[in-house]
Amino acid sequence: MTTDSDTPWLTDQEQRAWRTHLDVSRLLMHQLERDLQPFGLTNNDYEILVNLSEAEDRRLRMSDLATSTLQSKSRLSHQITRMENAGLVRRESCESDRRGLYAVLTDEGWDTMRRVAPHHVASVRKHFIDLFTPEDLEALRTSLTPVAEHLRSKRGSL
Amino acid sequence: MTTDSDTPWLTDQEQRAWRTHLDVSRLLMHQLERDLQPFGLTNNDYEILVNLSEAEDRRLRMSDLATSTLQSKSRLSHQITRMENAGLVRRESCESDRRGLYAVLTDEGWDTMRRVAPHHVASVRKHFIDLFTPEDLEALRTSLTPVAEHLRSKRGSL
DNA sequence: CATGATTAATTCATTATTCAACTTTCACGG
DNA sequence: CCGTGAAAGTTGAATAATGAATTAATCATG
Repeated sequence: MTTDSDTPWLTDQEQRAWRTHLDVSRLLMHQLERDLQPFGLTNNDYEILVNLSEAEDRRLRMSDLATSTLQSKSRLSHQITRMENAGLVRRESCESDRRGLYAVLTDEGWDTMRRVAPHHVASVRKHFIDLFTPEDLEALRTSLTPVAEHLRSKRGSL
Repeated sequence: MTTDSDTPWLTDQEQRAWRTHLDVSRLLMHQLERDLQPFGLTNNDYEILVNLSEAEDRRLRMSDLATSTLQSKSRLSHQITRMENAGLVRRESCESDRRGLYAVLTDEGWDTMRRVAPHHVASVRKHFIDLFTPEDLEALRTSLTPVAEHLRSKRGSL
């Protein structure tokens, strides 16, 4: 690590920006979770459903799903087990690589997705998207993109 | 809830902004957690330390601490128990309201804070602050502030 | 000044996450 | 081919988070 003497403290502006970002992240996740609760889904459940429903044949390899949802393999494995028990997803083995498994969206999972998605979108709009002007949203995306890239490049095995 | 027919789907721009925000939140928290790990602290630990070290007499009521860290009372209670076992914090009873308790920073907690803070600040700079121009950071803060307010106003008891 | 409602905080049970250890399969250099 | 190392995934134990129920003190008011 660097020695501390050459690290400037955060200015007031910086502190406020940082705190605000933190607060928004956390409050937003909480709110989305609340809004999903009536449908018996968590944010994590929902994200899995999104990824699978957008995928070819509504199926993805466990590894790929772990990567795209930014979860550890272990966590994903448990998560899929729970969703399997809930009937939303099933595991199917992979012919081309016998180590591998697919997570596949069941019909019930697909139906759930179609039913819940509009409400979730409404929630995202209400608590995030619609609170920006289109220009601000675009500016947000533009300035956040390099941060995402930076972080993706640094992330280890999770 | 609103019926679904009147909720417009997210545009491409919106989707990208939204996904980017999500990714940054998660990746960032992960990275900060990693950077804190060598010092034996979690993000949660650190935030408690910050709040206490900035407070009058380095102490706060459990409720206030829960509010300012956006955690449930239950979760905070567990968190403080762990930190108490780690010697960073202690509980002290409150004279003016005998239901109440203070969480108080111990000397060890204070020392830990002084030792770790520069590294954490460096980490926040490296992975977030310094990746924006000052103008972008200010724009970020400005556009995120109403979102934070909106969400704070809606949050229930956690 | 009694009592019903509220607030502060914890506890207990359930569920989720983490981390390391493990199994199976694949890839490929000798 | 054979063996060694890496990759895909799971498992299990330990730790953390959640939510409902609980205890205890305070507040408000008739």
